[in-house]
Amino acid sequence: MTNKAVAMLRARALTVTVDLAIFTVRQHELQTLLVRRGNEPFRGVLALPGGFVRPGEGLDDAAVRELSEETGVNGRKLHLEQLQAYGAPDRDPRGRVITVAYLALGHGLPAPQAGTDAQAADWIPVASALSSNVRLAFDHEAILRDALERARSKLEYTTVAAAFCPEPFTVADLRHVYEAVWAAPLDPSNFRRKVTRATGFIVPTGQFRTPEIGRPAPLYRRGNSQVLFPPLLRSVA
Amino acid sequence: MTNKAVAMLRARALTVTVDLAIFTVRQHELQTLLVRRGNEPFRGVLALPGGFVRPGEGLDDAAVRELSEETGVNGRKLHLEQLQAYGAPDRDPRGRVITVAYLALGHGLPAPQAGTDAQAADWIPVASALSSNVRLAFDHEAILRDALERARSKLEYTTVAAAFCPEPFTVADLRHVYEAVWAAPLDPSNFRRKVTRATGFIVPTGQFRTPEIGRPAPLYRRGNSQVLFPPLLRSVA
DNA sequence: CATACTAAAGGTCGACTTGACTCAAACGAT
DNA sequence: ATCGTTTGAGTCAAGTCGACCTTTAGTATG
Repeated sequence: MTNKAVAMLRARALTVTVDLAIFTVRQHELQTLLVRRGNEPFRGVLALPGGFVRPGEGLDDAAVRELSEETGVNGRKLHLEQLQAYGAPDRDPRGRVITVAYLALGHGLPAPQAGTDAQAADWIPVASALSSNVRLAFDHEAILRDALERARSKLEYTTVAAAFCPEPFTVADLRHVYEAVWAAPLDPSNFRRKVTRATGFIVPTGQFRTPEIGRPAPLYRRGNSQVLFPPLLRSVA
Repeated sequence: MTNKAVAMLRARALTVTVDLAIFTVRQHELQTLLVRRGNEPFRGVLALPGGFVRPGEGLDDAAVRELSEETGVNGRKLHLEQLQAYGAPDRDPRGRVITVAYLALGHGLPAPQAGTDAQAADWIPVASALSSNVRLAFDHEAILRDALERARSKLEYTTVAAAFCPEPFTVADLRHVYEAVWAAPLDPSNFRRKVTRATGFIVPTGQFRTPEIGRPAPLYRRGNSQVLFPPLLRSVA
């Protein structure tokens, strides 16, 4: 398949790939999965996981497949949405390659397995990946920036943040997600007031979780609402 | 170019097109530009304007070019943004065609010119185009729905609505845009309060426009702000 | 057993925003 | 001068916001 794809590239035909910005929250920090490329171009450089769209394969299907191949996670069990297409003519030195970028949000994602095209893959803090001393292959830095901004704004007016939390979860778990993605602390009391007021965001299970220290926290499950009203706006600071 | 593209299609190679959902406000109504297809497939059926991405041509460049070809409007003078890619394997009966959809917002767009691939093109109310008794080619109805929803939500938290208004414009002009896109009436007084309070949305020119009847209205220009804070949320009704 | 510590949950407060509404101001037409 | 129409300013109650404080419920420690 790789040989055939490269042959198509060499023939100057137009090819389409999918690339994934996979986000998860670990240790109160937003992390993304990056692979170190094993082949030219950009051999040894960090890149978003991805690959060629196969003939007869839908874009979403290709994203699910790549997600499964790179992380071993069933892509239909976490939030996956298309970001947009990137198609600058010179974005890939091999020829004309248009990529469709996807945004994936998950929780407890396992340590990744090295794929066929990747020497190694690992979780890396998003702040590090976007810092000036890390270079990403192709236009993946721009894609990652767009994905981060999309994720941040999605948290404002949708309930996707719950996709980061393994069920059942506490209000504090949910708040840690917002704090990690927005990279800003939130007032625990005000946060709970807004989250519990919004209908269909979280529903109580009746169960409690007793932490090592502190008062036990009620456990919640995801509600059936996709949109969040009123929205949880980021502070203007 | 069309011959070459069709040849590529016949060879079962993967091709990429751009399709445009172009919105404008005419007679207090949101309208979109649709073409009646002159070629198979879907000959005689309404479709979004669009065409093949040329070799070495960027996606945005292709969208600008198609916009210019179909409407005669310089695409760089109005708001144009990518919606997303659509790539279901069976979305085009000719073979594997992935399309990148764009959303264009403009004002005073001229009567369109029939392109090479289109018998005729005309402005059609969006409500009619999405009604059950109008069928669109390919998956263009889904694309149009997504574009409408994108436009509606963009009005909430960005200042793109001003892109619909020829400069200079009045607050009422701007309000008519919101009313047309959201298909809901707005309170004139409350609308002006929010619009003038948001910094960088509109700036007064000092000029006035005297209508046929009623009090003269101050004229405004677009401000330099892209985001709208606080956002102008749609009512939950 | 009492106390300290921690986190959850709930309440208070002023400042601000919202939608619904009223009323004055500024024009043309009659 | 009066009317109709549109703009624009203001009012008011209800709600939301961030900031802050207090109470509650658990563990750990003396």
